[in-house]
Amino acid sequence: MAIQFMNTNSPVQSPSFRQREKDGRRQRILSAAEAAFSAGGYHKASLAAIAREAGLAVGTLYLYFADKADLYGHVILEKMKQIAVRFEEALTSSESAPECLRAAVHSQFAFHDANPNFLEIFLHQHQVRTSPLHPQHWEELETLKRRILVLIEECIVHGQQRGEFKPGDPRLYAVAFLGVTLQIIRQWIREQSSGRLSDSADFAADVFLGGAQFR
Amino acid sequence: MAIQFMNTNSPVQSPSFRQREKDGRRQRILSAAEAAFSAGGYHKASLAAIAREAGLAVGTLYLYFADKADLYGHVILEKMKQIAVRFEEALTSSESAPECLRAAVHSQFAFHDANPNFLEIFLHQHQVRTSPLHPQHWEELETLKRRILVLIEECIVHGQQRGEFKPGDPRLYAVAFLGVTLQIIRQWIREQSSGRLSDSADFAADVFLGGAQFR
Amino acid sequence: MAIQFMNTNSPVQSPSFRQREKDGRRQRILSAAEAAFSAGGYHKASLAAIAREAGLAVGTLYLYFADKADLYGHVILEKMKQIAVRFEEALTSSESAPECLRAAVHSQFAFHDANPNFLEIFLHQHQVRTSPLHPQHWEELETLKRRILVLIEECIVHGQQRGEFKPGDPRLYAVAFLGVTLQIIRQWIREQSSGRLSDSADFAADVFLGGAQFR
Amino acid sequence: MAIQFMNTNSPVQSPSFRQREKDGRRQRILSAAEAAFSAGGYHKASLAAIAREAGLAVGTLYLYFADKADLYGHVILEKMKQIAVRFEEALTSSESAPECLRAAVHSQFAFHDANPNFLEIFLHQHQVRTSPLHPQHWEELETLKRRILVLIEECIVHGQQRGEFKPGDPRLYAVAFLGVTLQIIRQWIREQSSGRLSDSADFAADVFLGGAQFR
DNA sequence: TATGAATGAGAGTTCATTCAT
DNA sequence: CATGAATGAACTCTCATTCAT
Repeated sequence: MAIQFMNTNSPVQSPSFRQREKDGRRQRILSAAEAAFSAGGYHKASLAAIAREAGLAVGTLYLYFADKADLYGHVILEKMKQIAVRFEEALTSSESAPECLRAAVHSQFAFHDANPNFLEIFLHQHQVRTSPLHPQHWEELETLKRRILVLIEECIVHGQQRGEFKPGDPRLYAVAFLGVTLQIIRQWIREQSSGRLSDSADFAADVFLGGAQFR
Repeated sequence: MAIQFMNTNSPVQSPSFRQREKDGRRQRILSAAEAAFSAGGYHKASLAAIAREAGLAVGTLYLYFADKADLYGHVILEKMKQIAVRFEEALTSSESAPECLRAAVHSQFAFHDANPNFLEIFLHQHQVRTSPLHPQHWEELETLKRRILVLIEECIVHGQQRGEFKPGDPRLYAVAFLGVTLQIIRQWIREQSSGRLSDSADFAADVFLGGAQFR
Repeated sequence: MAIQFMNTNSPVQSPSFRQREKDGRRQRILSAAEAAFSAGGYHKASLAAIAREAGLAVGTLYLYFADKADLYGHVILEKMKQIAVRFEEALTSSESAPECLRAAVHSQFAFHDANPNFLEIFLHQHQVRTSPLHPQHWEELETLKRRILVLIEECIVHGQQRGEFKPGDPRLYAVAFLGVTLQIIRQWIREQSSGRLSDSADFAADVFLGGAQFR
Repeated sequence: MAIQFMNTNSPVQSPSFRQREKDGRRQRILSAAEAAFSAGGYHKASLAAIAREAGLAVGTLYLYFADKADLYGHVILEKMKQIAVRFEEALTSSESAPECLRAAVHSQFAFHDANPNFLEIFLHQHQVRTSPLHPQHWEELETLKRRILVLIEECIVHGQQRGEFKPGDPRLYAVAFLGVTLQIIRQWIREQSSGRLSDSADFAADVFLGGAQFR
């Protein structure tokens, strides 16, 4: 009875314990991979180093991810999904479209401050042709990026309807918005700013919202 | 006499012929490398493939470039110098600062239309930490990019002095300008536009110059 | 029960089995390397050939040795340590110094008979300036050779104190002793003697002990 | 007339001049090769470096020597012939056999002092199986070395007949003589002696002639 | 005769992936 | 489920040799 009890009980506890352990390992791998990919790019990062960093054996990585590209894809997608969620939240956070965009920049920059390892990967993945991603991951990533673009676009349309923005192709404005924020991130890295990226958020928002030319 | 004249002349021609042949080979290597680096990124491009593409033996590459990174550096720098020159020309082409910026976008986009293979490399090199470039090449590239940024900045200051641009940190505006144009390039690639990038130049200029928000 | 016993026992055996297997592989590599280095010298020996000879893949070599020079260093050092031990044993095997030297020659020659592949490498490593060895291996090898020289020296001093040897710089006598034995080895190889090197041991000892000139 | 004079004269001068120029080039190549082979061994020495050192083009080397191994062979053989000649001179320089041997050591050591670049090559070539030499060069070298050995042997026989040396296999004594001198050279290099090798000549001769053991 | 650019085979080394334990 | 030793293809780079000039 006791044995049976333990036996039957352990499968009850076991899955959740096992599951938690498994999730923990998975997260450890993803974190280690993020750090490695960030530090030296996709090709310089070796699975041996990632496994070592994660405290696991190389072979174990293959129990959680199909191959190196798959792991890379998951590193990118999991963070990009979070970014997309934050965009969605920020861009619906206010009735005022300019405020939404400002909130979006703040949210994005705060995310990068909290995930510095992901920053380099984030910038890299804006390349187009030469991605190591598997096609399906690439599709998914593109979908995410399209979704973000559409969200910004909708915000801009909303602003135009409210008379907050000038008329003009909202898609172009959305692209410009992303370009400005990305480039300010790059410039921030280049200048080795010791401060937080968040501190530049209002500048980015102001520059986009203000434009350069007098009207 | 005539024969002697030709004989004495032929050594005069010979060096220039040799030189032209040598330059031709060098260019063939650079072109092949550009295509290879563009198609698959630095790491996927193999020297064997580049040599094959250039119609030369692998060892020959090493007569012209010290190693793979050196070749990569030259591919980038030779084009980036051209881009910098074009920027300089465009940004001093008119008294009107907005017109200068517009001209700069046109010039840059026209360059990319003429050098489609370089486009992907151009986008890649905006990454920051993980470059295969040799330190001295990296320095030189950074100097070039700083120079371009300063040129744009000066143009914006000029425009502010002429009352064409609003006041504000010209560095930020310059960064924003680069960000907008870069992102429009990326979007153009992503949409596989069959047209020319130049066709988007005015959009890019308009978006930057116009800003989004009503004033 | 028996089966269970074996099952529980097998994990106990397994590590030692693994260890033996690993040691076996390491030895196979060292043997194959010894043969290859011996046959064609350091540079002509290719890791591909060594791996093939050892029945392993090339990459496997790098699990046991850092690089080619490291492998070469271990091949030399492992045998040289054995030779040094034999010297030490022989040179303290008797009260009579001449008998000790004679025993040392016998021991060394017997070692070479048992390790014919190492003979060429042994002769090669007496070169001085141009060694492919890593600095630390080179240091270790020099230390070993110095130790052997000192052992011989001490034996000669001992013999001089016992009145068995003439007075004179013991270091010089030790160098001469090594020179005579080495050269007899070379001559033996050159003459392709089908017999054993050991058969020449007494000649070598006699020549050194006897000297040439009448007194 | 003047032109004819020069024309007819130049063929007269030319062959000897050409010949001298040619000999000079050949010597320059041999010297450069000797330095290069000495500094890094056969494999580390590159023909490009040798040509550069000699102030000639790589292709030119092939006008004077068939290939790298051939050049190496000539470097060795030309010096070894000189050494053999010196041995012959020294070993017939006196009626006293011990004096002849002493003179031989002095002559050989003086040669090495005058040709320091050759020293490392000289030591290397005592290897047996793994020589890059072409078979015919190897044969020639072996013949030279045999001849030297025979010369020493004859000197020893002569000394035995004169009662200067003990009886015993003269071949063995000759081998021992070479071994002692070689090993003293090695030891001298190892100790980085700043003095001249010649200064050790009498030690070498004494050790060989004196032997170690009392009689 | 002298040149040196071009060649390309071959080297050492790395590392994503597999699979027996 | 986890391990990590073994794999071997693929890479960059070197250099002896050739040959058109």
